[in-house]
Amino acid sequence: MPRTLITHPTDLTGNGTHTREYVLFKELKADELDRLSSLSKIKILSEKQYLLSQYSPALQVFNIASGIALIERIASNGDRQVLAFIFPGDFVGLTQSEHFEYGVKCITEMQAYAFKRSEFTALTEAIPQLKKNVSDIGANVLARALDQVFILGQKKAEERLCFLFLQLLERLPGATPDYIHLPMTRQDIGDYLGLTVETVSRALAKLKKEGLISIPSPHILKIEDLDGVTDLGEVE
Amino acid sequence: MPRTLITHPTDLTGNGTHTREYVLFKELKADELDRLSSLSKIKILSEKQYLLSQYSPALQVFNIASGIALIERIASNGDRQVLAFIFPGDFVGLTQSEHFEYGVKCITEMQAYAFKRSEFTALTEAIPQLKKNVSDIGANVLARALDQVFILGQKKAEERLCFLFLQLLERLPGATPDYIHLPMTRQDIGDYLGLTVETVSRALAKLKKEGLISIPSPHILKIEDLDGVTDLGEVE
DNA sequence: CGATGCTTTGAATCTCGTCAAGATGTGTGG
DNA sequence: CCACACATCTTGACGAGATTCAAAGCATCG
Repeated sequence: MPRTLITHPTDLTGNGTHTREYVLFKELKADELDRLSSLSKIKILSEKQYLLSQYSPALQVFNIASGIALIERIASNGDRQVLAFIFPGDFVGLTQSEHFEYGVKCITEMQAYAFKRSEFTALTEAIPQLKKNVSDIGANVLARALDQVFILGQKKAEERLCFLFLQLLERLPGATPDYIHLPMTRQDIGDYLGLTVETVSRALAKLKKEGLISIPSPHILKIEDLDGVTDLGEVE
Repeated sequence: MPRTLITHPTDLTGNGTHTREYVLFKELKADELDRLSSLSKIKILSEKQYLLSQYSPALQVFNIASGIALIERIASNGDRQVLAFIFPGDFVGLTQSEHFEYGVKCITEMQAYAFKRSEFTALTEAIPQLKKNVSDIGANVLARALDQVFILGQKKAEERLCFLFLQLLERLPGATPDYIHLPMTRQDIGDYLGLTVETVSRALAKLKKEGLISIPSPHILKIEDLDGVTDLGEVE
């Protein structure tokens, strides 16, 4: 059982510049953090492993300590939609249903704090601030899902990519316009943005040709024209 | 001030077959309903009016008593995404932010109960069951948004239409496979499914030709092959 | 019954997907 | 450290699906 919980993702990354408003631990007092801590078990996973599996019983909830993952839904015909990328500090697994309707797959090695769902829910009742945080996180998740609906419904390939870049800038620890390490594959990106790998690759090439970005190596991205990228990718 | 609140949409439609699990009033006691009722003001709107406007201050929340509406988000360039259709019994307007990020536009004439957001939130704290209902509704809204992400990311025009048909069957009061009255325009459908009006029209024609549906008049839909429609439109 | 708005259909164009090949990276064992 | 194998990424040619622009058919409502 861990003695201390990491209370802020910046503690992990050493990056103090990111503002993370939707965090499980927000404004909790020391004793409340202790109670949370005492209920958590750390879980360590390597890349490509599943933190939780679609259709498995929803018995646990998780708070990501380190690493990057994605949330995916796979249909019976094999169609795969990536619903979100998740980052340190994110909270996943809370659902009203008995089983998870999605899987969470690690993109990198990962450390996460696991809570028994029942215990976590009980604690949520005992600590109003925690309950509020969970509800804020839920609202934030919804807001991002609606953004995704918007770009999938309205935008073209290049615009969708720019949308992703902006999200990464905001949420990926350590990301700056000069250097974004893309931990996910082109396939992951495609499945997130509703595109094929080939289209992702071509759209990247086009953005590069237009001088908006450069790609020193396949998983390193530099934004050359942030205003241009923002124009294409922003949701309103 | 209204004396009684309608406690279930079936009270309105006279249709007792629809199961509405995510309803604001669920399992509230008589005195709790009274308190809710005493805070509500009925609001009557005609078609094309806005129950609430994008970017306006989020001072009220609403429970739909009768009528049909849609939730839309309009970008500065005029792109419009319909985020959802809403029906009697639905609850809209609760957000964490100061302003609404979306508008709610009536498709038909509408009656809705309006609550001051502050008063509603206070009541939510006083009545745990009400708070639970609100949170269940939120979870349901998220689940539907994720379905929409999946559809927009993975499916073709005809499949998207079938997805809509199934949703209408489930949620539109009075809808049966033999007779679905489509209250929205082709434009609304297109903006919901990420398609143009023309594509909607053509996809409908194709589904008709394939014998899956028939369209006796532009706003009346009959599902001829429910299994076929289900195969195309279901989310997993 | 005529006017207006909505819906359908047609033709050209464009974007994206599919299939296929080649290039680049990554990881492994020698 | 190199060589090889496998996975990932890129690029090309082609085709399918969706959009655009334009015009014609239908509803609906005064």
